[in-house]
Amino acid sequence: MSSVRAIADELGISVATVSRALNNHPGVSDGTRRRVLQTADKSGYRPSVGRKPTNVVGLAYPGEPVKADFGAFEAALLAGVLEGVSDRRFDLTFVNIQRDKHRDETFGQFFDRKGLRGVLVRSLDDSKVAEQIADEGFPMVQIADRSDRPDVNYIDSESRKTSQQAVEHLLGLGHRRIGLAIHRVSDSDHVDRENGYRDALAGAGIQVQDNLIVRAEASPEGGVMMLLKLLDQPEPPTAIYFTNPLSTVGALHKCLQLGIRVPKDLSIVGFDDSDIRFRTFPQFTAVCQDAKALGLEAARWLTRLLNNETTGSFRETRPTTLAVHESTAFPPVAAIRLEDNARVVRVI
Amino acid sequence: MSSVRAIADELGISVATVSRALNNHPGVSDGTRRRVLQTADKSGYRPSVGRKPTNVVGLAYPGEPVKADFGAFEAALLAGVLEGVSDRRFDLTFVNIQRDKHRDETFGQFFDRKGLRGVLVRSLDDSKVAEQIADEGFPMVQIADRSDRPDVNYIDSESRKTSQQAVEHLLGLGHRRIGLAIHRVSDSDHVDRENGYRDALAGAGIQVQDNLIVRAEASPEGGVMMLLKLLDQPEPPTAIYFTNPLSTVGALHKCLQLGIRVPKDLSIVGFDDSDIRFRTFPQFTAVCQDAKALGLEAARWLTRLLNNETTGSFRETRPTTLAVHESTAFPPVAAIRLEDNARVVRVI
DNA sequence: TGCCCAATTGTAACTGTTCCGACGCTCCCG
DNA sequence: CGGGAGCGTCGGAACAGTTACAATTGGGCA
Repeated sequence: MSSVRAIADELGISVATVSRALNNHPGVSDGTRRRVLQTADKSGYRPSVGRKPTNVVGLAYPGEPVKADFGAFEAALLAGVLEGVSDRRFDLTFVNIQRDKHRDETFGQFFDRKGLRGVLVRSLDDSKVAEQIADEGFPMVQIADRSDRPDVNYIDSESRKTSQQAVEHLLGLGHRRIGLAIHRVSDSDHVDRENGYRDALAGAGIQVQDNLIVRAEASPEGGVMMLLKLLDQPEPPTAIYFTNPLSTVGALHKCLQLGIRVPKDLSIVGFDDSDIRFRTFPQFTAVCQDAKALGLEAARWLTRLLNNETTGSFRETRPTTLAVHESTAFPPVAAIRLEDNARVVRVI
Repeated sequence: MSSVRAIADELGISVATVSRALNNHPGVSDGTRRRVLQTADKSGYRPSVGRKPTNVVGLAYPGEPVKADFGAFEAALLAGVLEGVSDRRFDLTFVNIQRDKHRDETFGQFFDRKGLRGVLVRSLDDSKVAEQIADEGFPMVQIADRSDRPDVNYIDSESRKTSQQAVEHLLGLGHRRIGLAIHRVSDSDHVDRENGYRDALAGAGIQVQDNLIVRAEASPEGGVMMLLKLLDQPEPPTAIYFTNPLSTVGALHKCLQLGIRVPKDLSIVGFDDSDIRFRTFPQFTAVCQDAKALGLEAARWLTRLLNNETTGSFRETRPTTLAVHESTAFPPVAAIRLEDNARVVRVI
């Protein structure tokens, strides 16, 4: 449709200037650049180098320039994405929006400049990047988070129901005082998990006690802190639901150190993205999310869309599953309590 | 220098056919395609779309179409690579050689077609892909493996000396029967670790016993199998060196299950790529490799090379370190032995 | 032999980029 | 006050590569 020559004609300038403006090259005045970018946006300009269509999709982490902390969840997600794009013979490029995107550029222009036909967005914060990309009509799928906006394609996990099941599993074993150890950041996933916990208690007619809900960062250290805080109470819980894999591992580790026997003294339900639950002692009962499937399905749908094999919008919520292992059992006759975060005592 | 038109003139064909041949498009006879690719190779043809230089480097896993098993090591490596390419404002693209490379294409032609200026090669098998790429003079760095060939740039870890230290650490504690549990595949890393083990024993005047060296795959299950095999012997070892993180975790887990107290009954030295040694009980003494640094330095050097900030070759061998934690202690008075892979008995 | 069809190739138009020169503006100094 | 020097900005033209469509070729078959 539109080309650099069309834009040049419309603005009465040369193609060279248009090209320079479009590629963030120096030697173009701010006003000219802005005019070019606006006209390009308005006329729906899409660069087609020669006319070659590239089969590349981008993976964007809007929040941070570089995703330094590549944990098990990100790794599994990426493995899925790589497999998913590979099906339709697409390649994957990491893009760094913060580093490379020009202020006056639209997201579409930015991705086009990078030669990307679509983009997978992994939002880690509250930035509205996914929404903005969707607003522009650029092919996109948001991974592992949902959105109210109808134009945002996304895939994520639904952990509310399974969290409810997990707590019901504890209730069924006879537990009545059940702690919740949850991530401090309230993304939709963690809100789900807290709601599931509340659903289960409400269903059993048990009042939620605020002092049995503790929050810390999602790390082994956070898990230790939450464990200690819960067990330091006059009436400690006999079971705890940790909503994050790393905090579960930290807590289990601390129990071994302190001589707290899991599940004899304390039942623990954790959360798992991959196969960490098999790597601990004891192997822990967990709400399991299939991170790889999230990446896989998102990448598959996006590449199908780009191949015109599908149309419309994509909004998938994958179920999680409850895997019962060795860390949950009947409540102890005497609950475990910690004095001064160290000495283990038993209370009736 | 060379262009599609030059190639077309030389072969007496049209530029359209040259372009089609160069891009793996259908509708070109095999003979013509081969002639075009050969002429392109001979004349040193490099595509320059428009004339735009792209700042993209590739990450290639030659062995498998898709790297499905994205463990902690790969994840840390990738985190380093992403950070490294970001310094010089490069992007990273995953490329799939097996899937996309045409038989008659050279590696350079293939990477050029993908718009890559350099490539990081993560060899997982014995394929000579890295050597072939280097032979063609395409900018490359091999990650986490070495090479005898002077034209292959590489970065890897040296674990022989630290493995020797680790075994000497056990010898210093008084251990005399020390087992080696090692990966079945003999890449240079694992050869290093076995040699370090042998060096230490030789230094202490202890004869290496073949039955104390066992091999299995690098997985938790492999670790369990190797543990059981070593402890099933009439004269079992009092300490074991596991040369892989996953097998270490599997073995430690099995010890907890069987009631073997580490380090009281059995000392274990493991291997760590990341921070797994802090996530087990007990935290284990380990030979530690900085996977992230491997990716980081490789990416940094390659992007500096592409920016003409450096020349020559790159061959870096990073040291590993011995981190002493809780899994090693004096040998027990009575060594642990397993009967029928299950019952724990003690032998004098 | 003549015809049809598919495979292969060529022509020409098109897209986007960059080299090099031109233009105009400011500033400094004779 | 006037004339370069220098700088920022832009245009013309040449060039790179791709593809739609036309043209050619050659084989199979009536």
